[in-house]
Amino acid sequence: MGKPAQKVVNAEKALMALRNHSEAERRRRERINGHLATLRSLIPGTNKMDKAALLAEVINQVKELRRTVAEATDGTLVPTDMDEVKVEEQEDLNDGAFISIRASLCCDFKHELLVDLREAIEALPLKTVRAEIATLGSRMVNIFVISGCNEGESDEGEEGIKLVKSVRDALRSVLDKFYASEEFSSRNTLSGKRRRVSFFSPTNSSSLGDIW
Amino acid sequence: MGKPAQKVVNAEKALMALRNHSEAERRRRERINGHLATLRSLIPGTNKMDKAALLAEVINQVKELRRTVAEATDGTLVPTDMDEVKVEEQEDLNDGAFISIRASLCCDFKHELLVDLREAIEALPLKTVRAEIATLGSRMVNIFVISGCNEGESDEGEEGIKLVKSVRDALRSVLDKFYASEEFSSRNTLSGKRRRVSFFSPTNSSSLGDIW
DNA sequence: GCGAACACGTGAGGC
DNA sequence: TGCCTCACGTGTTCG
Repeated sequence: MGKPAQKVVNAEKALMALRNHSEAERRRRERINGHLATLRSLIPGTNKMDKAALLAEVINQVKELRRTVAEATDGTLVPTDMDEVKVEEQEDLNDGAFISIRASLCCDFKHELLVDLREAIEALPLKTVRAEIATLGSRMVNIFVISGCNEGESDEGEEGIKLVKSVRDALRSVLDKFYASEEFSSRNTLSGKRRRVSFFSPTNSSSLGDIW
Repeated sequence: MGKPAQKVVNAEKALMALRNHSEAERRRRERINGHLATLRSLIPGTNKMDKAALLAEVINQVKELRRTVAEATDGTLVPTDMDEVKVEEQEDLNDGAFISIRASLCCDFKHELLVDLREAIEALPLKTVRAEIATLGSRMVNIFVISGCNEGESDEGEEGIKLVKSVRDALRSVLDKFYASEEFSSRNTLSGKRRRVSFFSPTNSSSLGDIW
């Protein structure tokens, strides 16, 4: 151990550290309580509730709002709580020469994911005929209708099946990359209830141009 | 002060009190953290956020859901954030003999308030022709169409005006009673933004029978 | 070793 | 008085 003077310096440092600590903790509390205050102001009737009751009310609000949205948007394009990749070949009106594929991806709404998704779609040797995106809370669902000319390498739907598969793989790899970066936080195992949803109906969701 | 033995007893009591205290505090923490956990499970993508970030996300969710609801329910009956009593005489198709009144009450959704409201309406010397209630979050809006025969005591719309006034007073007293019991928690002074709402349009809101 | 985030126990104040 | 909620400072752990 050092000289007495050194001891004093050490003691001062220790005190400073303690001060920093308690101040940081104070700031942390302020952040949290600030958010709680915001929630209070956001939800009427919670003015004189304690923290626990407030949070309970918040939970109710979120659930209730989701129910309301689910009812109100019934019959429109709405993302569900479950991740999903769906790719299927479209019934094609004019036979043979072109194939058309409808692909949908439902997942968390993240900007990076959107970027990756666009890249993946553009990398495909196909033309995007229609693209639609709808978000709800932190979730999103993307629908693509993409088509390409059937180059007749093989008869029947052989070519179509291969394309469907490649599109599906592309979407899945986008999703997988995202979850790899997110450490895959056990979404699919829990998340009990699913919402009824009708995918293929006229929508009032935002156009792609607004977001991309 | 008492004998030494008494001192020991007091010390034991104090220790017990302290124990109780810390245990109660522990339970309180558990309640709060439990609610935070359910919020985490409710909102995807918040798994590895700290408390403050989680709450921030919750706030966003609530705002976002409300926006969504506001868009989706456009043109339907939706309660606003502002308390309101509106009573007006209806244009009456068949002249004279009957008067028809449309009354609406927008306020917090409370069961007791609903009971009082029904009593108030039933106490009126009028017949309820139509009643409709819509809730959103913790808010509700009630619409009544009530009518009575014009007993011809005075000419012109004199009678109608008196009836409108009595209905308005009835609704207001219901609201006042409620806020008196709630200590009037400064709702009307703040609550900045109002939502656009169209009151008089076809609705898909729940029928009265479901709640009354 | 620091900064950040958390749980903990304790003192203060409100019915 | 006893019970409850809250804010505070502290000990601890993790990156």
